[in-house]
Amino acid sequence: MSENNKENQNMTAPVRVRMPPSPTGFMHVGTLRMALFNYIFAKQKGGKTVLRLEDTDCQRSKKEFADDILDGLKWLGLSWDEGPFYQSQRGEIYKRYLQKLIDENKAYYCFCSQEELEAQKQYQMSRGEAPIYSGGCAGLAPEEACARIARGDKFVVRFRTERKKIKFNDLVRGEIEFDGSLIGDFVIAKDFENALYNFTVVVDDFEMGITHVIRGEDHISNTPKQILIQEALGLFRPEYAHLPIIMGADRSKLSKRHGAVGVTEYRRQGYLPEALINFTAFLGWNPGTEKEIYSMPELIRDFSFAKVQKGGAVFNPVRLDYLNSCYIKNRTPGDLARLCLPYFVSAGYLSEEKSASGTVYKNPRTGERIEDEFIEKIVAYQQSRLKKLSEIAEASGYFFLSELSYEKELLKWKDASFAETKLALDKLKIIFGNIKAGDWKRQNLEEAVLPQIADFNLSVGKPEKDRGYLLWPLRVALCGQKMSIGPFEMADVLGKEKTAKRIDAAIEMLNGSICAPTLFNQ
RNA sequence: GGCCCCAUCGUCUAAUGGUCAGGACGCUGCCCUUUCAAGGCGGAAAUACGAGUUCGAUUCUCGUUGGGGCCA
Repeated sequence: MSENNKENQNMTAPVRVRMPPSPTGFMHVGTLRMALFNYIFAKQKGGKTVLRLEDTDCQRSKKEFADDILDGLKWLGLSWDEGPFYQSQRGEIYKRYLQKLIDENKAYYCFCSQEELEAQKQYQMSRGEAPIYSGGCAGLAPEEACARIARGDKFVVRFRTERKKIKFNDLVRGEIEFDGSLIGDFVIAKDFENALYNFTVVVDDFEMGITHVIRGEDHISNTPKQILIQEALGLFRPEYAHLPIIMGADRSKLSKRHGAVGVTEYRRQGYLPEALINFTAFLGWNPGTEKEIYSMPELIRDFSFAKVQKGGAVFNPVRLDYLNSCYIKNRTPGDLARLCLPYFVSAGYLSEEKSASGTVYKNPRTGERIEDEFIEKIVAYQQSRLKKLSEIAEASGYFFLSELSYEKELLKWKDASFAETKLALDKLKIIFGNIKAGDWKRQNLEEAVLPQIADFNLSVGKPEKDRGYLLWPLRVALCGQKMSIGPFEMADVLGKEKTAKRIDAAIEMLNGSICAPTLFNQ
């Protein structure tokens, strides 16, 4: 069959791509990006995705990792049409193809020891040559090899590499050429039961009808080997697209030592799947326009290999934070509240009680039941401040405390004295007291308080327009800290009763300081 | 060591022979403002280097340097 026929066959075949993670660790962003680009391309072409767990390394592969990867893909919405297939269960298939190569003398048994091989490699490298196998087993008669195997000698299977130029087209980089004579006869199986990576990939890609191999740049040097095996087996050559790798801040391939790279870890910290997808898609791809916020359907619509970057991209977590905050702002408060609940629970601000009618949330400090609307309000007011969901609990803890603890000094705005601060709180107490519980809404509170500021300020001899003399003590009285959402927002969340209680507590604190201010204050 | 890939602000990138080299994150100034955010308006910040091709190179070619990947 000619090259042209092979090409044509692939052109007309419906697109089928593979997602081939190795379950040798928890799902990381590299796996995410690989799966994402495959998914996007398949969806754009109306094709299918096949999930294949490459777990032939039984030492390092664990079910725990495989489950983590499956969970991660589902959470991200990167669904697959077929699989998951496990390479560890496909030994018989590999064996069949392996036998074929041996029968046709395209692969052979090698009995060289590790020491011999190592010595050979050192020698070649010292002479500036490519470290390739040049041992004697290539010429071993099949009968002799079989006899040695029968005798129990340890062996590997080597592929008989043709000494020719191997060219292939890459959808991202164009034509790439390798010299087969520099590759040497590489190992394709450790024994009959354990076929190696380059071999299993070729067999599986063919068996699964893969038309497009979309993977990381780190596989470019594997490609000629795989093509050679394909040719020896008489299989079709898929299209190749090698994506730039994702790097850490030190510009080396992103890995565990660069810190948090696990998808589950990001999920736990409160990153949204759409943020992670948007961010990862733009690591090595962009639409060529100034649009940077991209949903999955838009990615599927606009993706093209022509716009894929060739150089590797540094994973910049600060930018991920930014995108995440954008997507947090995009969600409805109800949606966000649901996602935030676990963070309140794990911070100890909420307790969860499952019952037949659903989950009930309570404040473990007071025992009172917490309604959805309460959380929703908090979340709505915090929405513009969150970079990730995990920040919600720490930023809102004061709503769940029955008593606040803070220095009374904090209640004072600028040059205000304790006495003036107390006057401010007294004033607020009166204003709030006149608002009916039914009218206790942020806007009403604001409308009741703001017009009074000028009068109050003038009465204590402060600049008319400085809202802080009245509002700062309110803020601190309600949350006990410097940074928070707006005081009217807090009052809204807390409700009339608790707001009054907190103001009273602040006034109480101040009372102690006002009796003899000049004597004891510095 | 051999082979392969790559190279625009700190980072992600746009500009495929003619642009004041554009955008975003981050940084920063101002505005808004009761704090912190958010938001609005500005600013600093890049074509690795050297040859060539060309009237003209970020863009094409070659070399150098640098980075990365694969091979055990």
